[in-house]
Amino acid sequence: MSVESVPAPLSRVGNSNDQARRHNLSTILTLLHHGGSQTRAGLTRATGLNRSTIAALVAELAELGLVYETQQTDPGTVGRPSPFVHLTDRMLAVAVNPDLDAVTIGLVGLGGRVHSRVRHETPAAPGVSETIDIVRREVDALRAGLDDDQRIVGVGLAVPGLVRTSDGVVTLAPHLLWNDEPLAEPVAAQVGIPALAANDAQLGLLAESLFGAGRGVDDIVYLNGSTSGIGGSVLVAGRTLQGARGYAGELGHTLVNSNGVTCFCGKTGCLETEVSVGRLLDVLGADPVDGDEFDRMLGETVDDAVRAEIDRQLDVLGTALGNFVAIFNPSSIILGGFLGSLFAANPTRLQDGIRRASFGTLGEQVTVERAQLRTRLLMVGAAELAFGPMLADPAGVLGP
Amino acid sequence: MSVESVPAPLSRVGNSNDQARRHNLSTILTLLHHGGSQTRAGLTRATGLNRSTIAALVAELAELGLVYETQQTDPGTVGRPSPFVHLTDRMLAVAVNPDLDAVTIGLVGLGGRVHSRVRHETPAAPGVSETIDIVRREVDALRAGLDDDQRIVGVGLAVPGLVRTSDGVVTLAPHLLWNDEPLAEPVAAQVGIPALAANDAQLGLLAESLFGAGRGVDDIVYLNGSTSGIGGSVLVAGRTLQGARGYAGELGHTLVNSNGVTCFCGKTGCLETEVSVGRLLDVLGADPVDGDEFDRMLGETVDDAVRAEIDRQLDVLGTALGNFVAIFNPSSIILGGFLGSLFAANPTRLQDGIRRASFGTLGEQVTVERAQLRTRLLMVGAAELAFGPMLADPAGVLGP
DNA sequence: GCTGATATGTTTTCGACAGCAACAATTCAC
DNA sequence: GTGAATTGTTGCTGTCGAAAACATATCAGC
Repeated sequence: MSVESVPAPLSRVGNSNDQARRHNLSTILTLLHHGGSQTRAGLTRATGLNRSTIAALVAELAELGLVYETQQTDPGTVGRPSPFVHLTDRMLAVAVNPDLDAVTIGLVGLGGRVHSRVRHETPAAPGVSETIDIVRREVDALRAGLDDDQRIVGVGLAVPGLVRTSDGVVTLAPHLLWNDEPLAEPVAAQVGIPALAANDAQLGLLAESLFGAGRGVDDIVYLNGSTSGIGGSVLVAGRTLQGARGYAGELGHTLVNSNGVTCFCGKTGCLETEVSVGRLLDVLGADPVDGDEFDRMLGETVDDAVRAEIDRQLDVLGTALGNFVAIFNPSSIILGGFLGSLFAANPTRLQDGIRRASFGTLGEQVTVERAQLRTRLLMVGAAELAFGPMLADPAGVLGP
Repeated sequence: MSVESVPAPLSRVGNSNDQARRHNLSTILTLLHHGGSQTRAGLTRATGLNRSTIAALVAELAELGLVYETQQTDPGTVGRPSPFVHLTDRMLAVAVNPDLDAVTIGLVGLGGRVHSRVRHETPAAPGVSETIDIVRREVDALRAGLDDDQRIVGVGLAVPGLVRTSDGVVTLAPHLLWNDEPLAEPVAAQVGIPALAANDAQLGLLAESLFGAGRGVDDIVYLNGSTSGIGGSVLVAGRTLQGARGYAGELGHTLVNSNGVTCFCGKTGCLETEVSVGRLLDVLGADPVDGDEFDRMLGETVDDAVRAEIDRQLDVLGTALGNFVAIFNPSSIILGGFLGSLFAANPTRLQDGIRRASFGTLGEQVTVERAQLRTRLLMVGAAELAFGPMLADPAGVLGP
């Protein structure tokens, strides 16, 4: 678990009495969402609340249509068997990810279950209004396919760029050519459901930390490599690093080489210019391919020039990660996209590089892992965003 | 205020009923400690709690000896005058800062008031047992001078090095030559009062964020320059960045120049090798001096070589801070120690450097400031550590 | 100076909720 | 089949904050 922290400078505002109820409802729903089905007795132990309290809370969640109970089939222990509490499939979130050449839209349930996923290809990078249109049409189609008791509670948008989460405005998405475009608000207006937007790397980390390689870890540095660059995000004491305006985590634009080339951002020697798919494809002499194929190409290569480039990129990546280790002291580093492939091609080289580039022995205390969720990643992350308000206050959002 | 955040992955454990009371007591005490005396009506507005609730909570704090009320002397507004609530001087903390050539010990009250401060010079860097001895003797002396109703509630230790805050063990303090030395526990045993230890830069940031240049700001990058190097700490969403084991914030050991010299930490081109007092003193041709004198020397110099070195260091510092801006998106950067002098010598040069080295327009949204607390800095910071448990649960610590 | 408006302290009542205790139900081990 | 262990169920209790009604103190306008 995490270290006892230095006291926070500002305390939260006073707690009213019934906020305790909301908090406890939220805690139980979140526990089920992130940890899967459990017995009521298990919830009692996990929360420290009284049996009777748990019973009342679970009953309220059941009334809200969020959970149902089943009899334990194979008890195996002494004592009265405790009923299992499961999440229903009635509350759903729509996940949206506009990208260079397509808008991907998914229907996701609690517990990270991706029910469906559709990829709308676009001839060029989709514009904002085009994206909104696609979402509206797709949500209409999804609604038509729902059971009577099912309900879409929110839309989450994972955007490759700087997003002001507070009002869902995309400040800058260079690859989509979006600039100060309101997104969440018009989507909400069009589909009649609350919508929230956030940076794709932040949501990717969130998904991995809940359902992937980062389960149960509170301090994570996450880097995701795509054809359009390197996005990053950091989990600090269990919370996503946001910064003053929600723009924190531009780890791809930190210095790794004073003698490097100029980045499109105007600086020199940025991580994402030194470590890139493009450079790897160049030495491979290949065209862009999908992730699994790229994995295979890197892993099976015997070409010395390719191996040299892989090692060079791993060394640079190690330098950058060493800096991040000195800054964040994470327990875990998670690498997604082509950075995962790069790592898999020669894990010890990267680990050694990180150790060399870290301050003192910090580099030895960190584990490096590859991201696990792959295609589900952004669907689960965006859904988490959409589910956020309901998880934080189930009765408030679903009740009256 | 801060941006609405992406939902946290792990929820806290269930809330019991009387935790609300503790939380509210803590909130009010913390509000007074960090914000100064206020009227009861002001507390009502600040917390959103009911008048009657505030009355009861303030009465309890008064009974614990933490606060007292006075009649408003000059009301100036309509309505029944609300009594002022002040902190008493009865609860005190001992602040300790072992450094290269001295152990500084202070007696600090709530609200950041430094009652006394003693500097015990040592012939060489003090050892752990020497430090503990000095603290024991000094606490005995301080106790003898207290009024009957006064009480020392804790000892806070600000250590220049890596500290595991959870158990107060100093993992590594290179300049003191300490290595895996238990500190907080033996101090507590010797003086019979709870003791806590933390990194000096973390506590410096804490102090500045509460009582200095960072008041009311939730996202701060703090760098402090001393003769022994550059220490850093970061305030993330109002909380000190700790990392998995409490070692986060080694900002002095991040890469700023691939062609730089080798640092004692083994890496090349670290910020603290490129930006240092030593290099400034070299071009100044001067011996080490105190802060105010150094300020004057840098500000008044007309020597081109000195100005060139100042500008070089400011440019390097700008590069580093640009990276930190991309990573943390802070609203404020605070510079202490000789970095404050350096900044004051040519503020626009550093601001321009940061803007150039930041991603997009992020560099324009950040303010750069000099630290304010000077000699009080670590006394207030260490006291905050000592007061932490009492601020978090006044009745629990002082009551039974 | 009076009067009304305004703001706030004080006291009492009330409602919500978590804890607790006693009892019932269900399983396992022998 | 009996006892131990575990957990659900039910009704009661204590605590705490909110709300309402009343009391108090100041200011503004006349």
